[in-house]
This record gives sequence, C-alpha cells and structure tokens, in this order.
Amino acid sequence: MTTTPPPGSVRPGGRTARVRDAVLQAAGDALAARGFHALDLAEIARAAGAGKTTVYRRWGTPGHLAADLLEEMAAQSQPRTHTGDIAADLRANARLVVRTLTHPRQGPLFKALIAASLCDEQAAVALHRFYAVRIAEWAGCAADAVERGELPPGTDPHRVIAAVSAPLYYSLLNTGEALDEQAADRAAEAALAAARAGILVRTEG
Amino acid sequence: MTTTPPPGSVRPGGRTARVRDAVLQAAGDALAARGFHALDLAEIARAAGAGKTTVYRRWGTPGHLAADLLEEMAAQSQPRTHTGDIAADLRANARLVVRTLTHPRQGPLFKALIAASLCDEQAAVALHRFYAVRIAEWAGCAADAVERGELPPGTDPHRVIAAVSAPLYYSLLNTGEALDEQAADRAAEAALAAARAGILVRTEG
DNA sequence: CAGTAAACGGGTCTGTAGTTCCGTTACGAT
DNA sequence: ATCGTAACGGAACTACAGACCCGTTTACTG
Repeated sequence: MTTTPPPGSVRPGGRTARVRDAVLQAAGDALAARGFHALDLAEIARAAGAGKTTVYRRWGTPGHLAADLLEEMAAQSQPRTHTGDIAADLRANARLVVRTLTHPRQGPLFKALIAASLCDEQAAVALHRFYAVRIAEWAGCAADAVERGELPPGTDPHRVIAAVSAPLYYSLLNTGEALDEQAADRAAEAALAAARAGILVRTEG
Repeated sequence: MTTTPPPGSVRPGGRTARVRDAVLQAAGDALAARGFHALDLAEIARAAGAGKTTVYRRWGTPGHLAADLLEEMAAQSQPRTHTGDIAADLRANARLVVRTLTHPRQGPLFKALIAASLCDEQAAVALHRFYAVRIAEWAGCAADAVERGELPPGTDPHRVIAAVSAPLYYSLLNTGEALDEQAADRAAEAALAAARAGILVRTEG
C-alpha cells in the first residue's frame, strides 16, 4: 500500500503554481466579498480561469481552500515596527490591527477566515498558525522592553501582544462595537497596564 | 400593499410554540455536534419531529435559525454573582466564561453561533444583542466597585466586563490556546489592572 | 363551543453543488 | 531534444438541499 502524493506536490512549478496563485486570489476576493458560507468552488474556478475539476481535486472543500490561503498569508507576513518604546510599539500594533480589520477588503476577509476556522479543522489549524506567526513577529518588541527594564522580568512577550489584539477582536466578533483609533490606543494601554502589573508572566507548564 | 405577518407570529401558542421549542433544541444539538456549516434544515426537522416545510417556512435559512436560537438564549440569561469584591466578581465571571467555552456541549455551540454570526447578518445582530445582555448583567459588579471606590471614577463598567472575556475568546478563536482556570484568573486580573490604571473609562462620543 | 384561517406536514419537483470520466497539456528528469 | 506522467480541464452524470402544492390539524375569537 503506497500513499499517493497529494496533487500539486510532485510538480509544484509552472502551470501548477500559476493555477494556485489564481485560485487563492479568486478565493480571497470571494471570501472578502461574500463570506465563507457562500464560497462555491465552481465559481472560484470560473473566476480564476481554471477548471472546476482542478479546484475540486486540489482543494476539495471550502475549508481546505481557506486553510491554504491562510498558509499563504502566514508565509507573506509583514515585519513589525521598531520604535524602541514599548508604549509606541504596542500602539502601532493595535492601530495596524484596527486598520486591517476595518479595511474594506481585509476586514471581511479576516471575518470569513475565522468563520472558516470554526467550520473546518484544517482551517482552524492554519488560522492558529497564522496568528502564532503574527504574534511571534511582534513579540520581539515586548521581549526588548523586558530587556530594557520597561516591563517586569518574567513577562511573556507573546501574552502581551495577544492582550493587545484580544479586545479588538472581541469588539469585531462578539459585541459588534465600532473599531477606531481610540479603541486601538485603549487596547494598547490596557495591555501595557496589565503587563506592568506583572499579570502577563510566563507560567510553568 | 399590506405586509404579511411572519409565520408563527399570529398564533404563537400551542403547537406553534411546541414546534419552535423542539426545533431550537434540535438546532442547538446539531450546532454543538457538527457546527454551523453542517446545519441542514431538513435534518433539524426530522430530529425535531416537525415537517421539513415548516422549518423552511418559519426560519428559511440556517442563519435565521441560529439568530432565533441566540434570541432564546439571551432571553434565558442567568444572573451574576454578588461577592461585594471586584476582584472576586471578575474572577467568577472569567471562570464562568471558561467553564462555558470548555463545556462539551456549550463550547462547540458557542463556536458554531459565532460562525453563524459571520455568515449571516441577522445572526450577527442577534449575537451582538446576546453579548450586550450578558455584559449588562455583569456590568453591575463593576459599577458597584466604582461606587465603593475600588475603581477610578469614570470607569466604564461594560468595558471592564468585556476586557475580562476578550482574551479568553481570543484564545478560543484566534490562537487555539488552551482555556483553563489559570487563564481565567489571568484574564480577570489583567482587566482589573487596566481598570485600576484608569484605561477603561467612558469616552464621550 | 363552533367557525375560521393560521400553521403544520407529507409528497413531489427542480436547480445546482460536487463527482466521475477521459482526452489534452506541459513539468521536469534524463 | 525526448519521453513519461503529473496535473489540467471540458462535459456528462448524480445526489440532495431547498421550493412548491395542497390536504390536514388546531390555535384563537366571539
């Protein structure tokens, strides 16, 4: 019993890569425009100029397609700012999150991808990896702040960054509260206050 | 042009109410067991012992069914604790949220309902109302704390309660981090630290 | 308690998402 | 440059979610 390699993995270049790019682009557009529930693989194939069979063979379900898009997004993750001041760095991070979530394309896209992660296990894993990458990128500024003595020793840089985003996503998903620059700055300051109070420390386990 | 009243609104008692209860129960079970994407109205009808036509006529789409379930849940919202100590109250709230989100039925159900809110506008409105009700219920303990001088004047009780839940939902949805009692206590303490620092105040607007 | 129409529900029909088949294209190894 | 086969893609097929029809049950009114 030999395991058949997944389609697209043996000859990943040329046409295969072009099809993947076109399909992921079309999937992103469709997710942003209509949401995860309306993701129709046949329509994606049409928009991408690819064959319906191809899309079904390589991705199979909307969830797997969303997962692949998330992996691509994680791979193209952008670098953080470096102001050398923890308050300014956290504020920059919070404002970036708000700008992303209120962006006419990115906002709905992120909502759709979160919906996908709640409907498909593979998409969930990909989404968690995506946020792990984003948090790891920004954790540097909190680690530097500990180094400089701006935050208590033992502070977990990942927890600090996560604490900045958390209230923003809570507004987006749970309460539907508006996201603006004030909300961003408040989120950054709240995370900073908690970190300074020594709440966001590493825990053994 | 007379507007036709929605089915079930003219004769809301007797059989109509029984069917609604059975359908919402079956919908909750299905959402918890298989998630929002797998919500099939015909299957719900079968499980509820109702006619397929009835379910399609009264709810029409999975999103509307989820919205109705959320309204029912908001109406049956449970009262909060009253310890008279803000730290203890926030910890109780955080632990309740963690217990709910890790509950074998409630956890998947909440995930499914959030997925529904990201796929259907009506479900989104219902979800936001649900959290508004929950937050309003618990905001009392923060308002009392301001009254007692445990929190700075001008503190927004709703923001304090939202700040407790936010990191827990962020772990559930974005990072996939485990939710335990430690996480609950940390969330409560972080919210308290931010509130004491005067970050979570009402803003004019 | 009787009459009316609101709501239910079984049976049937249909549009379409997803599968399968098979010929064509072109990646990549030699 | 040549060749084997991985991957693509058009077209026909199938299963089933969701719509429709119409007879039956029953909630509310007076």
